Amino acid sequence: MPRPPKARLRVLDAAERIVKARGAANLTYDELVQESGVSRGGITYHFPTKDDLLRALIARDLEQGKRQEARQHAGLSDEPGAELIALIRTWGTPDSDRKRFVAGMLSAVAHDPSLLDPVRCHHQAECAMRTWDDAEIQRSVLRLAAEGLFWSEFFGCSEVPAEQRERVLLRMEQLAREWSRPV
Amino acid sequence: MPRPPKARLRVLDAAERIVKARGAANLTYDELVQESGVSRGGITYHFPTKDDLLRALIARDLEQGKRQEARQHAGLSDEPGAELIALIRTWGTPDSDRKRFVAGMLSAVAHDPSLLDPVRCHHQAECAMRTWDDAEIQRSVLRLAAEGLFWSEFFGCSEVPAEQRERVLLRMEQLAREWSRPV
DNA sequence: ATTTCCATACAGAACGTTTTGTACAGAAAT
DNA sequence: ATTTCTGTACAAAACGTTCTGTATGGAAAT
Repeated sequence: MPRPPKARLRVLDAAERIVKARGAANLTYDELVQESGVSRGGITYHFPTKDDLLRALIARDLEQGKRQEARQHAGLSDEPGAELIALIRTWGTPDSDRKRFVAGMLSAVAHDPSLLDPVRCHHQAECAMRTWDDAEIQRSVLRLAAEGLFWSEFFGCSEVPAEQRERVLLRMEQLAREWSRPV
Repeated sequence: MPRPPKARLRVLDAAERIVKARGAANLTYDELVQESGVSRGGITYHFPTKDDLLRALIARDLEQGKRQEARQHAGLSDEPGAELIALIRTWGTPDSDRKRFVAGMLSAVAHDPSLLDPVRCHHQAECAMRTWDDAEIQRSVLRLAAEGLFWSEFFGCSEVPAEQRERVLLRMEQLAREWSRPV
């Protein structure tokens, strides 16, 4: 039995730090050696190509995203629309680790969209589970708005000025409750 | 008076084509030479650095975006929320040139966010003109949703399956009318 | 009117940097 | 003995920028 590879984890963690701080475009082997403390050879041993490293990064993020989702799901209140409100709050949080990671991976994803294939798979499975009645259609407008808020703020071209941000979020949460009320 | 430079336009047009087709990440001088028919020297004469070229591309897109906006504004119906509905339809159009350009510039913008400074300027001026009453807060939810739809579809991680897309758009337009009705 | 001069507009090659992938010899741990 | 990793070195390519050369059109000088 091979011993558990420590270096692999150190490399992944270092890569994630670099991506969050300076974006995947500036993720080079030299930086990675310095940040992780793992030698060039060690990095290549675990991740033969850079593509492998990026895919491993995304896979890990997807996994821990699913775990967090499950944990969050368990602690949700019974209030109608609680799940949707949690989503809104997630994207509405000004400065989360998750958002920094997504933003950092942007250049890599723009260069090679197939990196997102695993994410797409997980996402579609989730969407297919929903029953698309009129109420769900309405709720998906809020889902889209939450995602739109994230990107609009990321690009700094927000539709919403900073001082109105909170009002918009509150209104979205209120709508989420209204549109999730059982008939 | 300097004579009109032809090459500059050819370079810009070619760059825009490349960005739309394969993204700014694949916008290299070699490709640009081949696509524009202008030599490397000619390109660097008009655009000393690649940064200059990208900024010129964005500036031109912003200008013609403003023109199209003005043209569209003139032809809008008097129906309440007509402007907002036009915005929704713009981002909701499955395959527009404008959207391809924005998407193509993604990698460049991710690498250097300051590229968007002119866009930000124009955008903020527009937002500041709005009166942020409760109705406007609601409408901005729809603005965010329109943008969210675009990015969610671009990444292929859409919150909305293709067969429900139209229903969501219709509901958004309906909400735009409701929330724009004069009291 | 001819010549001189100079800025503009491009062509084309060359250069230097950066980065990735690969190889390999061996140490260290299990 | 096998897996895990270090350390170094190098090939190969990609890419942005710089450099030198050339053509042209018009202003200025004569």
